[in-house]
Amino acid sequence: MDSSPPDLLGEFAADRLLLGRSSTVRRVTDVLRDRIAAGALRSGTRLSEEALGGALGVSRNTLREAFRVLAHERLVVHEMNRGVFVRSLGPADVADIYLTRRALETEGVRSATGSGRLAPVAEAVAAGESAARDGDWSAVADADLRFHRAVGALTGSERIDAYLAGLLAELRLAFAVMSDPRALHEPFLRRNRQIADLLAADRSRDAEAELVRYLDDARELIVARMRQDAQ
Amino acid sequence: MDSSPPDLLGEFAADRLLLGRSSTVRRVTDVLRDRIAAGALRSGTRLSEEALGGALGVSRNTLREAFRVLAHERLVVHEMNRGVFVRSLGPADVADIYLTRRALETEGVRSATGSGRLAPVAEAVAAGESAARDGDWSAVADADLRFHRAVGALTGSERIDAYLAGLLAELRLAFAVMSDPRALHEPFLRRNRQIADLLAADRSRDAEAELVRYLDDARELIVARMRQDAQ
DNA sequence: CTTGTGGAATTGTTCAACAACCTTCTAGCC
DNA sequence: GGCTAGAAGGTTGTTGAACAATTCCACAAG
Repeated sequence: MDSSPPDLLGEFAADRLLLGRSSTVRRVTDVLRDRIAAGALRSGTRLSEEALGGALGVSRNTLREAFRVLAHERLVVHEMNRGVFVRSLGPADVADIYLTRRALETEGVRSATGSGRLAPVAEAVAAGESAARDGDWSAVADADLRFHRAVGALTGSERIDAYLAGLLAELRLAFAVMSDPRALHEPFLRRNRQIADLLAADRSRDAEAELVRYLDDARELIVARMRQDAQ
Repeated sequence: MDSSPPDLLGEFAADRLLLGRSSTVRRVTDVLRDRIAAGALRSGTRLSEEALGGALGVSRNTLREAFRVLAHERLVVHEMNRGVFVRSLGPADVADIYLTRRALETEGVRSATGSGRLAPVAEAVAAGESAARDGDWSAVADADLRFHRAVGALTGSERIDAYLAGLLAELRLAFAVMSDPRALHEPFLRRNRQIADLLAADRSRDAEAELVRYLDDARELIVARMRQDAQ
């Protein structure tokens, strides 16, 4: 091993996390998180320990460990002696999420000046436009979330990225119960492009102002749609 | 019950969370979190399931549920097949925490204009100054964290408050292993006061600039002290 | 229509067991 | 001596069963 070039050793070290066998709890958590994000588990659904454990082929104790993680991620709600339920977002939650996104994403825009790390941002914008041409609105939604996560990642902060990923996962709870994804995502494709262009032109001040407007408008649209769908 | 004034019913509804009996997992999580914050469990300590479970009088399964929560809060590190360890913060972690604090706390300052919610901020400043007069540097540290959490709370966002609380809990991991708390906290008492005064004078622009300087300076001081203590 | 009451179902927690894994020590080899 | 392989012991990962406590639901009684 001593004769290997240091580059290769570094790559293997990076792979270590990937190939580390994962625990059952981890896999169960991932499966449930994906199912919730995909809308396969509707908001309010109760996740019975016995039924779910039987379906997934894991014990109640293992499942309960996974529930603790998902509850901390706010994707499920744990009610004492009653069980865990898929979270359902209210207008107040959506408003809170957008407020928090503003804090994190504007910090990303502010710290973008001069850094050559704009590639993921541009890539997400292009992916969204491409998906829109294909009429694949689910892919548009994915690209939109990827765009905003990339903006937050401009801070270079591991924690900001983790928080933002969690917030966007929560938002999927709201998207999952709403109809007409096109009306929800199409208007913002152009604005993502605009923000990306402003960043590329090193006009972070303008990009921040536009981002704030974007987030306020998106919040208004979603809250309005939620109140409308609620009837 | 129909004859009760609506005010009373509202108050009882608010009390509902308070009187809810707590689970064993919840109590264990709280105990461990407090012990870690107080420095009673040093960084790097392995938390043996059998030993800790025996000491606390809870089963391994219950303890493992608590571990999942603490790991998600980044207060412990869970290493597969090796156990959980009290987290130890490196300089990179501290830098990341301060970067994230900047995003959240400056948002608080920006949204403070005109709001009459400055009372908790002023209270924390006064508490810090009072504790400093008594030479109680542990209480000064408490008041300092309370001040910054109050600044974040100016956003009115539940999530920002939760994130900030988590970040400050993490920071205690670094404080716990450092000597001379006075040198660590005293220089910042005056600056907390200054920020609070700027907010009270509705000069949020200046308060934000000062807060950014504050956080950068604090980060530098702590990272320097960490490298120094590490030898 | 509200208030008890009983029973079924579910959660909260513990315990015991076993496989898988990590760490350490020992023995043997060059 | 220094290094490698392998055995031994201890710890974690996961399961299944058990029981108390609690919630939920239906139904009877006032």
